[in-house]
Amino acid sequence: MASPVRPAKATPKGRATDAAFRHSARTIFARDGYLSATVGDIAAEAGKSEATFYNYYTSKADLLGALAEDFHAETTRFAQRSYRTGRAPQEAQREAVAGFWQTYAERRGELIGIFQAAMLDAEFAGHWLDIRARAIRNIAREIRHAQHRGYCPGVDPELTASALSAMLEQFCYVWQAQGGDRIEHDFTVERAIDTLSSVWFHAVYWKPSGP
Amino acid sequence: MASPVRPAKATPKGRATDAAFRHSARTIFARDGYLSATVGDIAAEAGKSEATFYNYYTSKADLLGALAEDFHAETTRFAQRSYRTGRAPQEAQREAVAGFWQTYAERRGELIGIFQAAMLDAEFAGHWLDIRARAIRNIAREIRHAQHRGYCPGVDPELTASALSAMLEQFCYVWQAQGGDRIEHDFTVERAIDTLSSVWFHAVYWKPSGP
Amino acid sequence: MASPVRPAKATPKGRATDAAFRHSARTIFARDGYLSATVGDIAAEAGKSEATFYNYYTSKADLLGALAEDFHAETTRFAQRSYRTGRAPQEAQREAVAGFWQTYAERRGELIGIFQAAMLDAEFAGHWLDIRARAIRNIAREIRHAQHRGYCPGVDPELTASALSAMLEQFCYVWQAQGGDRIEHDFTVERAIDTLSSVWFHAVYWKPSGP
Amino acid sequence: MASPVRPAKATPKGRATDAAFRHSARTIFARDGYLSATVGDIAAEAGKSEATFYNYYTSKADLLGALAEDFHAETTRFAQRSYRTGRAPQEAQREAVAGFWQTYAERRGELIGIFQAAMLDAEFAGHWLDIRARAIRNIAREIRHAQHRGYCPGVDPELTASALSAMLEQFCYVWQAQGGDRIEHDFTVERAIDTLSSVWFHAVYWKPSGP
DNA sequence: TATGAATGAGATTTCATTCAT
DNA sequence: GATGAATGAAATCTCATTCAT
Repeated sequence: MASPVRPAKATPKGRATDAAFRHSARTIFARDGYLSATVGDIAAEAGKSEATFYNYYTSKADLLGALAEDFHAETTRFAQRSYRTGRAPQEAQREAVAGFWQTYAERRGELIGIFQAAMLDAEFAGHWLDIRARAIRNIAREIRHAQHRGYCPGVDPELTASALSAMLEQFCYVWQAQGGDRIEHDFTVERAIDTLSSVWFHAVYWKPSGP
Repeated sequence: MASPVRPAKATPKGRATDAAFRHSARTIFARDGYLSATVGDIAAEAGKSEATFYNYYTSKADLLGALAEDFHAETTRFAQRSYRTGRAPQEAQREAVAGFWQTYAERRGELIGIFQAAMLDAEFAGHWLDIRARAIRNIAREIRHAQHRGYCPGVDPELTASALSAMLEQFCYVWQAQGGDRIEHDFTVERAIDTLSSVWFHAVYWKPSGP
Repeated sequence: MASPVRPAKATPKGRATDAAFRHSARTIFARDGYLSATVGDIAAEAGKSEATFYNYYTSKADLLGALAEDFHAETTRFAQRSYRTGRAPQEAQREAVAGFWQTYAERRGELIGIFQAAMLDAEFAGHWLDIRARAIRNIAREIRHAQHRGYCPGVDPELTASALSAMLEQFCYVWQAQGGDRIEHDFTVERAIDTLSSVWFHAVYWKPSGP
Repeated sequence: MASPVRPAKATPKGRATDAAFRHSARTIFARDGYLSATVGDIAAEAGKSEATFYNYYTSKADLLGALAEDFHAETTRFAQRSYRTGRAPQEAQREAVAGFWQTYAERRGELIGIFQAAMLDAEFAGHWLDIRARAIRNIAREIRHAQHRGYCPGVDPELTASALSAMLEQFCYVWQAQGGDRIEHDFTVERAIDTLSSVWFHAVYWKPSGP
């Protein structure tokens, strides 16, 4: 988070080292969590010295910030693509949910890092809340749209969006980072996405029953 | 977590000191988070020395474990009461949601502590998952019950329960511990509980439309 | 410099440890200089661990600040005494010079520390300049007094005081901290004080030569 | 100080780079002091890389040594010129004082560097004491000369020279490097030089009063 | 029961310096 | 001649925890 400008390293070797640090950090964060991870761990995993780390990032938080920027850039790109197509709402939703799950799976390291850092560091928490806020506004817009077509009259679009977003996030965290709820269950990704989509869909696309 | 046996202190003075540490810890956890809190902070807030702290608990995690046990005992009592009464499902749900929100508000310190500790410490994560599992099983039972009456055919009761539980938990965390999502919104507790109840209700109590 | 309040340690043992740190610091500063000294050195010389050091002072600079306060308190006491007595100016001066030399000899450690710290740290430099300023104002007053009796007409009292003060300070530093100028010379303290007194006296107590 | 031989770089470009480092060092030393300055700072100010620095100097101390040599060469030239002319002592002195002040102003960077290095490094201290010693011997010769003409009988020429030299040096340091004493005063360079000259003159050119 | 004092262990960070290109 | 990359070494500081009183 220290440097808003983050100039790319000049040489291929430098860029390779930078990539090694990012990759190492994602591995370590995913394995040990952000808080337990030390700069020493990350450097060792990357096969570099601690001092070298500080030639690339000013701190562990700085590196996480860089990962968060990457993540944010990607999800932004994804979200813009996601809601464009003219599909039926249920399908569009399922795709959005699946996309989030997928991103989470691929970016486990940074997500664990970001969540944990947000618990410790108010500045980081702010960052993360900003990212969420954008997603929530998009969801709220969809809900308003549905309301114009007679669905879910009376519900608060923003809070509903916030709740659905919270569900998505926490469910993915529990099942992907924490190893899942301790219930007797035959978990599959397919079913998980079905479940999230179903809750989401029925939470929005209902109409008041007859007279 | 260290001592499975936790004998109550013998004297009134000792019990008062113990209570002071617990109260202090809840305050500090709520203010600074569990991870940032130091034994020194907790002792200072309790008006005792750090050394005294170790006469009562073997570590910060031990104290959190004690708080978690208290919390668990109370929520268990609460849950047993909650589902007994023969009210309409929507009302029963709203009450359950309101109860969780309320408990969260009253126990902010330990809940923040437990969440954060669960992120760092596998043992703690296990504890928390066990507590959640019990709640999830109760919710899943309700969903099965609804399915017998023709609602939400085909959905996975356990995963749906897990998702709703995740929503509840994370929504409360965001709005009570993190200060809320950064959306333009006129938040009230009433509306928050309405929103959660509505999502929950419509996620379960729907029937397939059409002939 | 960190804590304006510096409460004395509660027990005799604590006070002894504190004294040990101060004594150790003076020894180390006098031997290695302030800048070369590490907290580790100081702690080792005091026979304590580094961690213990930080139970007493927040940093090396903090300890130096405490020494500076002690020093300041003593010199203030000394200065108030020095100018009271109704002696001949030459004698009074000689005593003042001797007093400074003596203080310097006794407080070599802190003085070296203060000088060096003043070179690095603007805050410290400010402290030291304040202490000097007080001394300079006293000297300037004496010069004005002399001028009223017809001595050294036309000279600038403040700048002259500043110059004499600079001489005193630097001469003591060179001969007491740096081992003296590399000139062939049979140095004695007596002669050193004579010399400083003589310069000082003749710089002030001259009258314009006759017509 | 590492390389007794310091061969000039072969090419014009090399000499330009060398000059850039020296200039940069003087700027940085004057601004941050020698001790706070890092090789990185100096290289950055010179617009070169740190690695390049080490193609020219073996260390920061080595560069300071080179600057000290330059300085020494120049002051030696100056000093030889200064005392030749057959002026009245008072004028000659004033010129010497003014010359020192002037040199100090022009060479602020290296002088701050040399002073600070002398505080840390015994070898450097030796260098500086050697330079001073030469100046002091010259002053002492002048004092002896004055004594032959009946002035200041009985004073120790070497110590007096040492004291006057200390005054000059420290006064210049305080007013040019540290921003001056914190006294209410309308400082001008003219008055400063007047003051130093006056102290110096009267310290030497007095004769015992009365019969 | 309470606590002042003490410490080991470890993490962060800086910086001078080397080396291959 | 110039430099990007890499590192060893060291200093600072924090904190959980123990122990004697």
